[in-house]
Amino acid sequence: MSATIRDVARQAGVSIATVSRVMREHDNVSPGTRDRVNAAVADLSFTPSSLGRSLAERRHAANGIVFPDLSGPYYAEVVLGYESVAAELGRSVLILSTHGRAAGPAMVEEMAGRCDGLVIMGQTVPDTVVERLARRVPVVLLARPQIGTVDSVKADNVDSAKSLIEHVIASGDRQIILIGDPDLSPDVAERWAGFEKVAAAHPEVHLEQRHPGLFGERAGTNTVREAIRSGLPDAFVCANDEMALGVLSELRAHDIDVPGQVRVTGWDDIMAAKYAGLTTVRQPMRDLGGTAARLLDEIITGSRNHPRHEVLPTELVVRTSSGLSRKDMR
Amino acid sequence: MSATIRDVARQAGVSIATVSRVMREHDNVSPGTRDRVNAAVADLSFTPSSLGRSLAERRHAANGIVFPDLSGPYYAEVVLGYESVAAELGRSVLILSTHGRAAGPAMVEEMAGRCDGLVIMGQTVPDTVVERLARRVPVVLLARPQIGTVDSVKADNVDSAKSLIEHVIASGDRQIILIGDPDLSPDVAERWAGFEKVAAAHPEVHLEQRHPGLFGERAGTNTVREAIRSGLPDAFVCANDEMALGVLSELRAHDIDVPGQVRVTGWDDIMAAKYAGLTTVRQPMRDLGGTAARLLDEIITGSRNHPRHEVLPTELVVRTSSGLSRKDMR
DNA sequence: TTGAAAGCGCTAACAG
DNA sequence: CTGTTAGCGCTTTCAA
Repeated sequence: MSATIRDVARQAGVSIATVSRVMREHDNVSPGTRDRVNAAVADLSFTPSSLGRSLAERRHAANGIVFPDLSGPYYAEVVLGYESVAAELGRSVLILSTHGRAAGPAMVEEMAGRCDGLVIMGQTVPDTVVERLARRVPVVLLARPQIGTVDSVKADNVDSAKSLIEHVIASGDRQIILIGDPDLSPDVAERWAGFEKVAAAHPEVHLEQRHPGLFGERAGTNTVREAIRSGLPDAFVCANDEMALGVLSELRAHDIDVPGQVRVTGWDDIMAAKYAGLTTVRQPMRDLGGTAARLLDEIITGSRNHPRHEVLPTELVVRTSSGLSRKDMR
Repeated sequence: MSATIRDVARQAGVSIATVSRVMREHDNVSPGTRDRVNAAVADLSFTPSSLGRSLAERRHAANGIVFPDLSGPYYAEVVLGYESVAAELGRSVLILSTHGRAAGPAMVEEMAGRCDGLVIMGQTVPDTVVERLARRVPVVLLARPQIGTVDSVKADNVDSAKSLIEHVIASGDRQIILIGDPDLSPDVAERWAGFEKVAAAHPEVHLEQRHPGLFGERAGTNTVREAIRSGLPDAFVCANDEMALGVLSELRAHDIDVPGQVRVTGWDDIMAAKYAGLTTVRQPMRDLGGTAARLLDEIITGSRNHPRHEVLPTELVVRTSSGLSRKDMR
């Protein structure tokens, strides 16, 4: 067992209150006493128990982030952006992936008890749970629509959705398949809405939604297989890059030329997008996490008391050639 | 302030011990009492303080993972694999990126005080710090050479390094540039050693190391620029996929054909590798994290007391065509 | 400048 | 089956 404040006090011949003062760097301690305490601290290699300290101070000096699933670069980047800023602000970082588990809400509640505030990402828990949590601790919503006056951060979906679909339409595409499930992601719902709005002004354009129920490469490959039977569209517009990559890879497997026969777009601009020559919308993933961390800190420290809702800009990235090879897509 | 165990006890007309029993699901509580307590719990929406509980139980029910830097898919995948298993084992997960900060060791020590054990990845802190930490709490080393009897998990580097270099040599390459800094990563050091061993049996082959000092795409592009001046090799063998992608992209920018004029290989098999047609070595990134989580849990729960050192297999992935487009590599 | 003492919220003997 | 009580390790008045 490691040394406690009492061991140090005994060895230095002072009271625990004095040891506490020295550890907290209160200046009302005489230099001589301070030195003796520090010597004892070093000798016993004493580290204050964060548990004891937190209990007495009634704060954790930690905060958490909850995200739905861990697969794919998008969540990873966001979480890492969050960690980076939170660590800078001197707070430990707890992470939790609900992963569609039924126990998700319970796990989040548990986590809420371990930190001074938390960031809730996307569709991890129902609104009712968010509301309950927000009553207990400061909460920031990330990539999720506003709930009451809870702070939120998100990337712009609508403007870029419009730019993207306008680009696709301007390229001459009329039959367009949208791949992605709006029910599983508020971001996707907004993007689809942006598309529909633009399409409404183009009667010759037809958008058709496909909801594969997942967001990985497989969602793309599956959809292409179906489309090959029912008839290829002019373009596959995907809710994220991974699906788009799946689409590309399946099209290649069938010797269908991109963008000659059909166009493909993604969303996020993950690293692979560049190498696949994928047209997409760049999201500031790191910044999303970092901004959430900062907003949360502001609430926790009380440096701000009116709610904020940040919308970070996105950018259409048009790439003209596909870099996919048709072989060796294992 | 939220309700405490005393509030519940008062409202239910019982002692705090009884409330504790109900919460812990001890069965020596009469049904009637249990119901009254549960009613009070619900009424006050009482959640036991994890702090109080941890202090009394002398355990955190949390463990941590430390990694060097967050950039790139490799660390992200490992961390996520770790989270997944740790959560399954009912432990909260703390993450910390030392990020080359001078305060790194102090931050890790701080974190050690918040959890029941931790995983230390790669070159995050010096050996002396690891030894001190290991004396305080259970530790598992991840992708880092053994230190004393501390548990460790790593991917096989040597065997795959041999397969890879043999593949390159068999393809006819003689002048080979290795890109990556062995001092910054134990994994890289092992891979380079594996290469050298094989090369020793091939006097006609010449390996030349380049240490760019970082591990991102830029490391690759920079090295190619230098090599173009000093003379192109037959192959660039890179310590990870990101560097290799940087190499590919810079070669393309100079209209140098891959693999016609020069061959490029990576390591890790990140998602982009497939779409860039990159030959590489697949590492079980998720599994590395997951295995570390399991080993750590075994030590913490005391279900094992002799040290273990796991080496997970890797796999050479040969891809024959590059999918890189020469345009639009923004 | 220092110490005594009362918590922070909970668990776990030990008694009854 | 239930209550009393003594901690877990620290911070922080309040006195001295």
